[in-house]
Amino acid sequence: MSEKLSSSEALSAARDEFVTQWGAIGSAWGINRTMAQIHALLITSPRALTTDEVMEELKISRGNAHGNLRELVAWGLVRSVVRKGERKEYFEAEKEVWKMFCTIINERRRREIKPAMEVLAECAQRAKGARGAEADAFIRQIRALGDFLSMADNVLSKVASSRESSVLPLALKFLK
Amino acid sequence: MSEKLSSSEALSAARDEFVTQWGAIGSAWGINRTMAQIHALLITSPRALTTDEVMEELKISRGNAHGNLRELVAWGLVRSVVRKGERKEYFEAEKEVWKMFCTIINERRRREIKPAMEVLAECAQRAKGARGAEADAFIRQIRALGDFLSMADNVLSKVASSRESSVLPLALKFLK
DNA sequence: GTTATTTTTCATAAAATACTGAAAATACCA
DNA sequence: TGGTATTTTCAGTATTTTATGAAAAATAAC
Repeated sequence: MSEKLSSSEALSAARDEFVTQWGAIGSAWGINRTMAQIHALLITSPRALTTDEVMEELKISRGNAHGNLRELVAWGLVRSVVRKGERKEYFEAEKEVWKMFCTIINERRRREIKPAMEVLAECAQRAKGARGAEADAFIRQIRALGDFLSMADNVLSKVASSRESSVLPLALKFLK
Repeated sequence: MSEKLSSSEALSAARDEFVTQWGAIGSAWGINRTMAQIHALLITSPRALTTDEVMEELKISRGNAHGNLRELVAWGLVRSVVRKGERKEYFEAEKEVWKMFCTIINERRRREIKPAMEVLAECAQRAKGARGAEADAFIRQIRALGDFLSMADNVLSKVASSRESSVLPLALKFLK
């Protein structure tokens, strides 16, 4: 046992490690573990994979693989490709990190920030009818939250539509 | 029914709405619903509250209230205060939005970004033994992810330790 | 020390979420 | 039209997360 690993064994061990650990990290980030694993698998795969290959690699059911692949496609992190003359659907991930980042930012803006802003607007509206010091404080607090989110959303939208090369040097320079 | 609400009724209705909805938003953000509700309650409360008051307001059990209050304290979003001459523990939230934001950023850096960086470093290490084009691609991908996270962590740490007034105008100006 | 109040812990219950396996639907081909 | 490969759906099950409530521990007052 414990012979020195061959080069390709070392690679696939490292890759398995990455897939497993990325799944765990995903959980901590509030992302479905399996979805994170599939994503890890795809961004480190030299070629597009089929549902069956994903099932095989991760030892998961068809339904599970299918659903999570669809989710990844819905997020825009993975696209399905059809090879001419073949009927199987292949999946490949966007590998460029900055693009991945922008996609995630935009999806989270859409799914998380926007609804929160709507809720705050709604609450501010409702509170209009109230008078007094306590009501004023409440309204101010809600408004502060709303203004912050709106600002953050704005910044994120700008960042997510920039090229990496134009944002990072700037960020690092000015945040000395 | 459906008489016009008095001012204070309007306020507490708006506040209930906020607490409920903020809980829902929290879920979408991957945060325990009850924890988000308690937080919403505290940031809109004109005074510090006891565990029993939180239980009463949200109709939740002592264990639930207790655990989630502890979590909020662990996050640094809520602090417990003891009033002299009283033995009860009171809880109050940081209300200033920018401070809240910085606290959350730093906690997420610590809990989410750091571990991910460690995982990537570990994987990069392991992959060292592998040779060939595929191995090179893997190593490059892992490194790209690591570099990105490290950079993001850096930017966030700078942002989270700035004053609001010094960051926002800058961000908005340069991200035109 | 005894009692009263408040906090903490923990086993269990309930709810939410994710996964499986198999059937149904769809697309393609001869 | 029937046959085969592939994708999609979904009811049932398993797992994980969150909440409960009661009991134990800690703390303060007497």
